[in-house]
Amino acid sequence: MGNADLARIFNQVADLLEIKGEDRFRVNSYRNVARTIADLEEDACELLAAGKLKDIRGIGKGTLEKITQYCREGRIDLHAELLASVPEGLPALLKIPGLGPKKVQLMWERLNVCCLEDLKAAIASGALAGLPGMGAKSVERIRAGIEFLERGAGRTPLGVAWPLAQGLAEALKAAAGLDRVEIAGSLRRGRETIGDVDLLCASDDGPRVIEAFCDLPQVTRVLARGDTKGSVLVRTELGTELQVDLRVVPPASFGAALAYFTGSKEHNIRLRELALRRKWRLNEYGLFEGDRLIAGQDEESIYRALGLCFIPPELREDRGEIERTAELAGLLDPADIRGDLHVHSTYSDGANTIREMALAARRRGYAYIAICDHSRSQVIANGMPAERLLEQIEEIRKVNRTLDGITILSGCECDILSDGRLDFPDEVLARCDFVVASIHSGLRGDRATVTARTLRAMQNPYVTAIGHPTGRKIGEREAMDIDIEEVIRAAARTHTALEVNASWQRLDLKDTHVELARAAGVRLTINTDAHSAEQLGMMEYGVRTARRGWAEKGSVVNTLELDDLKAWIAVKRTGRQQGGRHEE
DNA sequence: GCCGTTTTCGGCCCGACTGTTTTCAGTCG
Repeated sequence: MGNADLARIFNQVADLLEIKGEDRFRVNSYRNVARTIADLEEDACELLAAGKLKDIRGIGKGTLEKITQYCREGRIDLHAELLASVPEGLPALLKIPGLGPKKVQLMWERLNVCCLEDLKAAIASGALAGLPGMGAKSVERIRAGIEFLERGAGRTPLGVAWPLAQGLAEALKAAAGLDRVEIAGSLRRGRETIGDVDLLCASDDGPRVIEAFCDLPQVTRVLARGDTKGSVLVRTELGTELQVDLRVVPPASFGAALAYFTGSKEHNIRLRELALRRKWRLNEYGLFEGDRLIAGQDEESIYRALGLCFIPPELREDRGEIERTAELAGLLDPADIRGDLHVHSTYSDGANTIREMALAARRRGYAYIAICDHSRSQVIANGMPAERLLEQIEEIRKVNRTLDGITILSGCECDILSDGRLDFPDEVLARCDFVVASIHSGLRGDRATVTARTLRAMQNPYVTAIGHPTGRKIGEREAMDIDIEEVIRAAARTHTALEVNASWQRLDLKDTHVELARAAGVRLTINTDAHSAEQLGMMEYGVRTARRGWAEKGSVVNTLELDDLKAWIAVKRTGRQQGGRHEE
């Protein structure tokens, strides 16, 4: 039950209708419904009960009836009928590159292919090659597609794909003598994982650029090679394969192409609709009135011509950005970050000393850094007993005296114990400038337990922030079953910041939770949780995640200058002294 | 199925590449 389940059902309806050869606009409409429901912040059935669901764009009369049935009976007739008329394993075949609804339908009708195993058998027996429109190359492409999927080539984390794409862009620039190669697609939008990499460059000699691209040493296989478009596979540091597409466009069209290939697809459709209303046409070559180019050299000119201000790539998800452009002015900028408030040193499991971390932070232009090493319970991470934390505070004081241009704050990452108590006593926490409280154990506890643990920790006056609040590790483990809305309300009440952990394995809070927190007036702290000086560079992933959640400079505490940051931290501590008004 | 400043019907985003097609359909992004 719930939005995720409902979205899954509508997606499956779309898949099944597509295989049955239904009108593609009707199919699209169901996909749109699925996406809209998956993005909802509130439970669809609660919205329905409150009469608010019908006002949401993309949800019409028919869908409303289906959702009503779902909320009442837990099922949808259309979905059940479709499942009964089409083999269950068929929609999964659509995931295979090179296979679309038409071919899947053909295989089902002519060869009774109902699942992946049937398809493999049909390839092996040569039956597949006997179908009309199915030559040797098509069969080989499908076979390779199955292999690709089975190698586990799923989505690639942002922090793996971004440096890889930058490396490719630089290599292509050098190999083809180009001034500009841009990363587009979901990678430019800063999504936490990406399916493939899209690169874009401007040149009047497409074939030559595509040739240079396909010949890059990183390329392990060429999938397609045209005059303006090439598609290759490269190997990632995780050992997986990643598809990289390159498009070459004329310089006059560069902005239009960048917008087009940055997406999202849904955002682009909204832009095209705006163009159509003015009887214009928008494609990857520009914005046109008849044959006359109105805009296209840069993205800004296109947004301006459509009556919009520039929408940053991170927000191009059709989650209201077209209508909410007035809110864009205060959006957090990477340059706003003044420090990193959660990094580790050799006092626990970090690779670099306090001094080395501070110097690296200074090189990044920061004004401050908070050393937050693990507390005693994190034995596996060389967690510190209280005495060692006090020694560390002394050392930080000494190092601070020897350094100009950066201030080191004494912090700790204090474990939240199983009952919500903290791993250091209050009198020790009081000696710290900044306290991140995190859950590292019992992550599979039930919703009530993990939520209560977090809430209890927030009530402590010395807890400045909650670290990685949901505990997820992307592609590795699910988030805790925690009531994030309750955590957000408590954070607002107790003057506690919530962390956006910038490590690409975490990115937690995630974008939609950032938006909830911002709306509730909760302050965020974007920290790298760096375990080495090099990892301070992960800050950009956290900033982009926060931007995807509409975070403004004013809602992020580590954009404050040091004195203002100290004053902000003091509010919670002194509030308690003045009568415990933060106590529950 | 959804939607409306060309409105309650008739549209719905648009182009590149591939393969098997002899003029285009299917797939993809």
